[in-house]
Amino acid sequence: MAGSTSSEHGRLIRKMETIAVLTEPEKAALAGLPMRLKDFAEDTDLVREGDTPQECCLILEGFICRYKLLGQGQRQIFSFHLPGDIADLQCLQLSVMDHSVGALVPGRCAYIPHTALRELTDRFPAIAAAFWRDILIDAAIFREWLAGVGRRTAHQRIAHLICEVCTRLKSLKLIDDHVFDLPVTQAELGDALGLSTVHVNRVLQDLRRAGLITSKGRRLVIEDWPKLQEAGDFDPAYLHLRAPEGR
Amino acid sequence: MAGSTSSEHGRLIRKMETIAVLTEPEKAALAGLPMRLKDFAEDTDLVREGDTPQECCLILEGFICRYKLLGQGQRQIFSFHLPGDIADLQCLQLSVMDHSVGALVPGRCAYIPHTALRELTDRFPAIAAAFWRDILIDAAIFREWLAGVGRRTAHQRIAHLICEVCTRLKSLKLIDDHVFDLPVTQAELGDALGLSTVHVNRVLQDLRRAGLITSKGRRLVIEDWPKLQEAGDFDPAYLHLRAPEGR
DNA sequence: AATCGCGCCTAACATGGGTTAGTGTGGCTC
DNA sequence: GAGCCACACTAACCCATGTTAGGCGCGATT
Repeated sequence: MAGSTSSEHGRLIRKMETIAVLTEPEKAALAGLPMRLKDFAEDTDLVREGDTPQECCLILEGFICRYKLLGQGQRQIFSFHLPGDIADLQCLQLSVMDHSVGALVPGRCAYIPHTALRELTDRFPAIAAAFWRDILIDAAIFREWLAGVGRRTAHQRIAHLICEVCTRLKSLKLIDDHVFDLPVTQAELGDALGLSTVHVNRVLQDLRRAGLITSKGRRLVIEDWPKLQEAGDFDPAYLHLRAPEGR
Repeated sequence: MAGSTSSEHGRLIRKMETIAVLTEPEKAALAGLPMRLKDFAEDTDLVREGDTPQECCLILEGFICRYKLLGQGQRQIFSFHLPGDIADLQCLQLSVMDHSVGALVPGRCAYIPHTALRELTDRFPAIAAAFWRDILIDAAIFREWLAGVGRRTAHQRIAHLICEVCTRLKSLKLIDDHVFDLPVTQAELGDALGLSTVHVNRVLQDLRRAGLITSKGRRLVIEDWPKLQEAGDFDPAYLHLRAPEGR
């Protein structure tokens, strides 16, 4: 076991390396984290508002969102998460979840006990700093979405989101071109962007007609990155990636 | 000097106590932080997008906001900050600011060197945890605003914001009833809530007509807290206050 | 191969909130 | 005390987006 790193732990390490430089002992410590693996189906809640979890949930495969249900049965999605993300890192400090974490497609995750994570952050300040950094980037993404929903048009918001997902996938080395799966229904896009399903549909068609994107099923192709970036007023600075992506 | 605590440091300690329990040595350490005081005028930027500050900015007096200017000259305000808040705590981990911090009214702040804060968090893990917690609460507020701008009506958003500010002021013991200053123009409210100035005005009048609030100048009185809370779909859970406020 | 359900798509209509273009007023400056 | 400026407020009009109500196609189930 020692010396080798499972693919599960590799996911986590690769993600951490997008936000911080890790030494070998730090990587080894991450690789030694205990994990309880779990497969999950579509539309499952991994963590629920009001819960006080004792484990954190590392995404290994799938596409995850954080969301909250509002008074009138509406839903707001706050963020999407990709493999390597720990979606509920915050509950290390805030015991009660103020929102839920849900799966949009079937996938796999690993539950890591808080105790193990606390021990890790106590022993390796650099890892604590990286987690802290991760949470701050999380917050930066919320701010960017807030700016979008508050002040950008529907066209800008959708273009922006597509740029963001593509940039993050590239930084995780899960893709290396402008082709990827966006396994999200138009209704879910609407819940993320504060739009109705109907309007999401209208706008997507506009973007296709304008030649900025194409899509077959959930597979999405960005045909004209510069124009899409411009249409979305997208500047990746807020993602605070170590190596500037884009192109 | 030893044994006494300046009112500047007191502000910070009182704020920290709303999010964590502090021991005497921890309080003493906070009270010993070096501070460079500065008065500022209305509409000043305390920190600007793109900056890489070497100090954090503790608010002592005034009303501060964090904001970003978008491509088309529009502005989105992300949060308001009250005395005791460190508005740019995040730059301890993310060196480049991805947004600005601006004063809405004249006030006073204290700049604290990053080095002193790092030393403090190294020596006192509980303080590091409290900072971490503060940042997470910050993010929780962003999420709540995102939910508002994305899915709530203008009336709900405005009522919600008024409830939030009042609740936070109470938790800081800056007020103890439902009367407070909201030193913010209607245009600024609009920038925070994703609304036009005209519409903010319309809605405020509606709330007054409905007997939920009154206001003379910037002084605002919540006349009917339960109804306002309901109108705003306000649940203070997301503020993660140690002692549940509200009423 | 019929049925079901879900997600994409469309059309017609409704409306919340934006835009533009002001008026009114109180506090400040000179 | 005249002038100015910032801000609250108003009115008329407009449009981006929401709502309602479906149709269509495809994969899964039987």
